[in-house]
Amino acid sequence: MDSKIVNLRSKMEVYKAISGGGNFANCPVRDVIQGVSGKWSSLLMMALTEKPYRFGELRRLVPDISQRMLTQTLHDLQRDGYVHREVFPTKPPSVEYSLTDLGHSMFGALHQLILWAELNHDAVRDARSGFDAMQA
Amino acid sequence: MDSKIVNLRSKMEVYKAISGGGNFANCPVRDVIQGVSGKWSSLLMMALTEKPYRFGELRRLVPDISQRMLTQTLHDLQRDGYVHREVFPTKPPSVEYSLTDLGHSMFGALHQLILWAELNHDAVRDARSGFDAMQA
DNA sequence: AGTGCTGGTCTCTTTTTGAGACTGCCACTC
DNA sequence: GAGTGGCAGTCTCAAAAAGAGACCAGCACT
Repeated sequence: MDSKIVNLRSKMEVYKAISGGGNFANCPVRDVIQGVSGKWSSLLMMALTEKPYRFGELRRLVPDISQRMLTQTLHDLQRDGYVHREVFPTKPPSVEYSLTDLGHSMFGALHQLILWAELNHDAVRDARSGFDAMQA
Repeated sequence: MDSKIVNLRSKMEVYKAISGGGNFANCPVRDVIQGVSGKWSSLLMMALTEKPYRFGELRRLVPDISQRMLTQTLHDLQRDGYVHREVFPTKPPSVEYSLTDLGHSMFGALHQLILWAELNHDAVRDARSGFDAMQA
C-alpha cells in the first residue's frame, strides 16, 4: 500500500511535475515551493494570516530576522502576489503588509504542513537524534 | 473575513509557533519547514512517493541535481526519518532509497501544497510579471 | 588493458544569508 | 536648537550554503 497519493499520479505525471516537462524554469512545483521554502516566508505568512502588520511590528514579532531579510522576503512575497503592501502617508510614513486572496489561498495549503509539523515534530526529532547516535 | 485559519489560532498561538516559544532551535514549524524548504527535498520526496529508487535512478530522474546535492539531500531526509536507505550487496553494491511511514505521512501534508502549486501557478506567474512590469 | 557502471567524496567557485552600521524624515523633549 | 527616538528601509562586508565537476575504489564485460 503505497498511500493514496500514488493513485493520483502516474510515473509520467510525477516526472512532469518534477522536471516541469523539460522547462525547468516553468515547473509549478519548484516555482511555488521555492517561495515557501525561504527560511522566513512561511513564518511571515503565518503572522499575516492573523491580521495585517507593519514593518516594525513584523520585526518585533520575529525577533531574529534581520531587517535586510525582512525587506527582501516581504518583497518576494509581494512579487508573487501573496502579500499586499500599502503605504500610509502618516507623519513618519507607515507601511502595512497584508495577505491577498491568493496569499490566503496558498496559506490554506501551507497550513496542512504547519499542522503536520506541530503534530509530528517529536517524531522527527527522535529520528534525528537516533540517526545522529548511529553515526557517532 | 480573515479566513477560517484565524479562528484556529490566537495571536499568542501564532507567536508561539513562530518563535518556538522563545526556544528558536526547537520550533516545530521552522524545523519541519526547513526540511521541505531545500531546493530538492520536495522533488525527491515526490519521486520516492511513487516507488523506491536507487541513487543513479534519482540522478537521472532529476537531471539538474548535482551528485553532491543529491547525496546531501538524501542524507538529510534520512536523518529526519522521512527516507530509508538500504544497501544491497550486489556485485556493484546498489543503494535503494524509499519513503518511511513518517515520510509518507509528511508527504500527505506536503501534497496539498503541491496540488495548490499546480492549480495556481498561473496566478503566481501573472502576479510576478505584473509586479515586474510596475517596477520597470 | 580498456570501458563502463555502481555510489559516492573532494575541491573550487558562485550564490544566498546574516549581522549590523548608516540614511532621511519627523516629533517630542530639554 | 540640540539631542533622542521611532519609522522604513538601504549598504557593505563576512559567513554559510549551493552548484559544477574532477576524482575514487570495486567489479564485470570485452
